Amino acid sequence: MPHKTDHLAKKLGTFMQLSEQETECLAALQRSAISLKAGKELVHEGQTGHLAYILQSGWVCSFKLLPDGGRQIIAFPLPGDCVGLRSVLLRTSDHSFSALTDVVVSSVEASRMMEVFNEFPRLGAAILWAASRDEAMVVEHLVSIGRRTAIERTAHFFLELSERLRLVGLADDKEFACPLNQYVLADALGLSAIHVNRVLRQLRERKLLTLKERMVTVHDMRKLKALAGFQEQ
Amino acid sequence: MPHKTDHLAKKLGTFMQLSEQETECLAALQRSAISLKAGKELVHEGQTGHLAYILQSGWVCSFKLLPDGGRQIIAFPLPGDCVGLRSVLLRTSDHSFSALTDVVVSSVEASRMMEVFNEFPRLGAAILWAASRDEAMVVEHLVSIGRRTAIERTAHFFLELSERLRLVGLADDKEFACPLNQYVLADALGLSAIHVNRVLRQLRERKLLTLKERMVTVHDMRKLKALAGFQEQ
DNA sequence: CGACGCTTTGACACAACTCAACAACCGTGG
DNA sequence: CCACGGTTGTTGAGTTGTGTCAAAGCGTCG
Repeated sequence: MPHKTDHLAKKLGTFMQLSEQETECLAALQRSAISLKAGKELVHEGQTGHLAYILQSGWVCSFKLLPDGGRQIIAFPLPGDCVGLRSVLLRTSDHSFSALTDVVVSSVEASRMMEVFNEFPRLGAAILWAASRDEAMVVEHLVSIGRRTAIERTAHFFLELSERLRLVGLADDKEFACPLNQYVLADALGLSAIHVNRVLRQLRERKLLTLKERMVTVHDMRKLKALAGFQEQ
Repeated sequence: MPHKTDHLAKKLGTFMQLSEQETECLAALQRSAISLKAGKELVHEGQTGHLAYILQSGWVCSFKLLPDGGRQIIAFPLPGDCVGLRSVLLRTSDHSFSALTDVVVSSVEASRMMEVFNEFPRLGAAILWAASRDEAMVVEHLVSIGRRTAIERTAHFFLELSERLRLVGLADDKEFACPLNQYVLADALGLSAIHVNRVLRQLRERKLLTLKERMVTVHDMRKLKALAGFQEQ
């Protein structure tokens, strides 16, 4: 699909110059296009994972369920991100994925992925780099939940989301579309949905940030970053 | 060092059969042996990371500091685990490491690591697998802090630690040595040190687990797993 | 129109934090 | 030898942040 942006190639390209063969290999990996309706699940926890997915468009979240029915959202992959890559390597999936909007993904078989590692070692390193980058985000998330208050954590979350979206051209300086409702935010931030509501009200009343009609608007970036203890990298 | 266990080779060996050359390559990576005193730091956050380390013996923790002085411990790497591998790939270190006891590590240069990926693509995949396994632990940690109560979280932490230590032969069914004090536990579990003390008291009074004189003793594994919602993999 | 998904608000309960003090243990140096 | 400070663990009292329960408002869509 030469007429479409290859988000994955763009991302890996920031790590190293890609050769023509490598670019073609990535394109080939993403030939398939599977559409999923909002609410559909991609992988079930515990299920053996033969497939990884590359997100092309839409919003998904990865999460784990607890025995008591609680849910913790781990991450919100964006277009160009790999989903379920770890399942392929560990040979057993350890979390589930849920489509939050209608999405398009490409699926990649585990065996094909291993072939790529053998055939294009540099691509393997680049994919490892991307995986490391994702893990760094999970770590930041862990720090947020472990050591930041609800409002700091929420502010930090939106700041990080804003930066990631800007990198793929889905956000401008002041605002971006964000289809996450308060229940989803709660499961991501380790809070109750009701408390998320209270925190959002505080952010609104302090004139820092507003979430309204699936749209996030940042009113005062400087103060918001100060509140969140947000570090640019 | 043929007279010493190669923890790293043992670990990667559970992922795939290693050839003689691959085993030798791993051994060569670990020829250097650097001793560090308890309390020393391995990598500073923000510092450019040219070196990764492979832990040979002792206890370390990886952590991030917050602007307000708070600390969140991310993980406790055990012998055979790589430390700072992500710094090498991201080319900028994103957390720090601290030696909790006297430790021995081997250092590996970033460039050497990349050579290995090119020369032994299968080793690259195995290292990616190990990194994925570590990330799965971080994810489990995230779930704990986000969605488990203090006592569930603490119980879960010790159960996971126990399993990991048993894999490398450093724990038996009932007990294991654990040099972590209550301040360190607090920073790992996202609690205050004082609350850790209260939680440990509860675990003791319920006759589930005791931490005394740097030794963890499990009194009732079944009940402890039930409390923690602990899933074997 | 009613049903449903999502948001908002209030009252109350409880988990976890903070502050303050003390106890036990260690190695060190007078 | 004992006094000493430093580190770690223990406990109580009071505060605060966040969760729970209950109810109502508001769009949208069938």
